[in-house]
Amino acid sequence: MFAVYIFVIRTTAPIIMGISERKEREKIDKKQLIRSAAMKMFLEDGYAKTSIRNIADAIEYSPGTIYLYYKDKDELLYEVQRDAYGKLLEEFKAKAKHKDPVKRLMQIGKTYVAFGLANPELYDLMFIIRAPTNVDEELHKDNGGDSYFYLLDCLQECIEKDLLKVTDLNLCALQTWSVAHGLVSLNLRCRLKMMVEEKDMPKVLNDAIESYVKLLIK
Amino acid sequence: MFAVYIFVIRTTAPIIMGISERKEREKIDKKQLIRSAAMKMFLEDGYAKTSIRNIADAIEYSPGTIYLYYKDKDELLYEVQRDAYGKLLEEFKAKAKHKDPVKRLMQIGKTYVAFGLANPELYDLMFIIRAPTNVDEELHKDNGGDSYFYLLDCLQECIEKDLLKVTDLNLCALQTWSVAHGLVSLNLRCRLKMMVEEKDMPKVLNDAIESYVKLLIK
DNA sequence: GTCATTTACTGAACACCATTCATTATGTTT
DNA sequence: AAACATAATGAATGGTGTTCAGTAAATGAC
Repeated sequence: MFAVYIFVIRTTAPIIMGISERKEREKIDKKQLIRSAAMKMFLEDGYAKTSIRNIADAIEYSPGTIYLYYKDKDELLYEVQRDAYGKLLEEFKAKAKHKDPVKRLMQIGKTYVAFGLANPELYDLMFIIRAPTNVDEELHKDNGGDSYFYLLDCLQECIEKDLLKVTDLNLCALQTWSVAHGLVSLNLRCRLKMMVEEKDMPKVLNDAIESYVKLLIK
Repeated sequence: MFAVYIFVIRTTAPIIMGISERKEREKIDKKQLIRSAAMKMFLEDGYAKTSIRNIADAIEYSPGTIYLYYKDKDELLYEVQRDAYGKLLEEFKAKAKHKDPVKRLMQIGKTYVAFGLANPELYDLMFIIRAPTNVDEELHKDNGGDSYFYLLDCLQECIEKDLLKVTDLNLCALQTWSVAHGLVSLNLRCRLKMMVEEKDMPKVLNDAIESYVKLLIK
């Protein structure tokens, strides 16, 4: 009985597996197709103005098909967000790699703010937009953690070498992220228009984060 | 000709003015009725989930009526926001009135963060939500300025008395607001769940803003 | 090679939404 | 009392997210 079972697997498995593997790949491809079309349209027109129908039209499938790959519009957003978090981490790895942790901290801050200014719609998607359906959203717990750990590592090194005026790692990370996020998100919501002219925005925000990091270091 | 004109005004004016004044008052009353119903429902169910129909139902008018008083859902949001900004200023006036400008600055920061924690939906309405229709929104230019000036006044006094490590008033105000807004808005978007437990949130955020103000002072 | 089964997809249907506008009802003026 | 102005209606328009019975194609078993 056992031997027969093995026999069956050995003869049919290669054919079955080859096809099911291809199908698996095609499924992933289609998920990516949907996700990249969605990302493109979210960035161009904003999340709210992008409908499932629009996305379906763009990839030339029916609306129903999207629901075969994503539970709802929210889940699609979350997976698009995950892609976006990767981009920020890439940016950090590319532009914040100074050996001196304090200088790296400064680079991280400036890179973050510049990223938010350069990709407003993307930033919105990542940190500001709330999916209407699931108000609870436990999902963000691990999402985007990698880029946060990049900051955390840097700060830890700073603190270990006793270069900062703050010694509590978590408090320091929270505070630093808050300054950067605050600057970017207040700008994105046009709350700085009353104080800063549009053309001066990059310089002003850059100065603000620079000033903050300088406050932080001994 | 001129005299006759005056005569006409003098006889008819009182009657006309009395009625039109009452009508004016009724109009304002109805606007307020709509606005306060909208505010209540925005806070209870969130902006996105509150429909014009729901609001109309709640005040027992037809949906069309709301459009006689507000151009669209966005305009209603803006006017509700204006009401909300007033609340924050009230909070400042009540809880941040220490004579010592540095201590007052600390009070302002803590009050702001506590306000955001205590009124998450209201805070959302004021600073985070974007009205879907008008992406441009020049409107925020003067909206909510009063509470910002409260901070600005305090910082100016601090700087004049040379109590801070930063001397640029606008930069300092921007930075301070950003820390506070960053803390509140990251929390509201569940981005701190990975680092801080829900029950510790008030203390952690309070510590973070306190630590920041301490960095700022000489 | 044929037939049953699984799989992928469709698109109409459902229950909402914001907004508009011809129509009706009410109050005011002459 | 008739003419007018104002306030309110609610059905209609054109959208939305989501579901699901039905279809067509690919696959597996014989």
